[in-house]
Amino acid sequence: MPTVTLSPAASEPFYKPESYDPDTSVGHLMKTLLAYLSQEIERELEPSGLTNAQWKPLFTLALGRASTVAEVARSCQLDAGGTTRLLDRLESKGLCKRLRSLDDRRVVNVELTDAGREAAKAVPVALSRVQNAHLAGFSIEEVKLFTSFLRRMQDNANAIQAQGKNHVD
Amino acid sequence: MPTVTLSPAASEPFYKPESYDPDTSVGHLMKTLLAYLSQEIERELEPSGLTNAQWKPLFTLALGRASTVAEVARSCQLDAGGTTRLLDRLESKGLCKRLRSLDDRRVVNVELTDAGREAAKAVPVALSRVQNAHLAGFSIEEVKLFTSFLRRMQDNANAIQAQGKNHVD
DNA sequence: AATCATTAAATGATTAAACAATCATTGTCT
DNA sequence: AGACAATGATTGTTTAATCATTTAATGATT
Repeated sequence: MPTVTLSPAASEPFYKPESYDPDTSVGHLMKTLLAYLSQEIERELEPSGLTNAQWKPLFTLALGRASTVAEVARSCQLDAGGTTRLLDRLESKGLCKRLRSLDDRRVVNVELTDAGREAAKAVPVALSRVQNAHLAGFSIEEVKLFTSFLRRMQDNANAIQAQGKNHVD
Repeated sequence: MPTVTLSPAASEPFYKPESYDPDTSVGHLMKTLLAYLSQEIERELEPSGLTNAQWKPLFTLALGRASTVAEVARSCQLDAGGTTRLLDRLESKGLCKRLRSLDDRRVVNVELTDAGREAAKAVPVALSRVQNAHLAGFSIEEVKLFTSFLRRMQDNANAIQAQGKNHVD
């Protein structure tokens, strides 16, 4: 078969079932790496009382990118139910409070407390520090190249998703 | 403590707290990417009744890289307690069985059933297919370069870990 | 106005990861 | 042999993600 189709990995598949070793795959590498990253992030954020799952909702609220439960869920790509319970924990730590909206009484507005805003300040510091530390020895060009690889994989993922649900335009 | 230490990211930090945007960081990219990957893997493995958390223990058993609960835990980098419960679920699906060892009665040997061995066959096929699909458009050299970036970050992570617990040789 | 679909939030259930504590067994040391 | 540490497996608890269901409120349609 000669000609060039642009189907996924048509050229030459990188991984082959016969010789597949989970421990050397990019998936495995990313997974263990993310475990290390979240461990370190949690260590850095411990003084603020934030876990790795909590910093993003909190930071999103601090940036003003979300102000309701549904917006937090969307911008953090979380389940609505999970978001409710996550906000329960943030609220019980005194980092945020929820107020039923008067305009639309289905909506619950979420606001940071002073303590919440204080905790949010630590987030970008911790995230920058941890990720920079894990990129030690990388040139800026290498980080950019690395990032572009990740983006290309994301684009492929989106294409696969779109194709998966054989959408009828 | 004077001169040039090889501290992480001594040269020039890539991320800066003032301008930090979570959504563009390598951590975030890897996290969402992994979510896509595991979603697709789970889709592919659905006929085998395996979840994304279950294929590795099962495949490790199939490869003979583990034959006891503790070995599964170690080779999958899992918590011992979590491993017990994960094997509970595999066993209730009829994919493995556990037998108290006679040599060392603390040990529980884990064996795959016929159904388990059958399910294991699907694993490398699914993992290769999904990862290759997400690497569509990558040349082999690019995948290798990408992998080397991940390995370098891993090495940094290990160094950070070792330094974190200020170990007394 | 009554009906219906949609949206927002919360709740319940399952799977999972991480941590501590427990218990039985084994190995070591004196 | 007896005390003690180490190991293997399990269980309990908390946090979390995902899915389904429920309830209330809103918007649109007839």
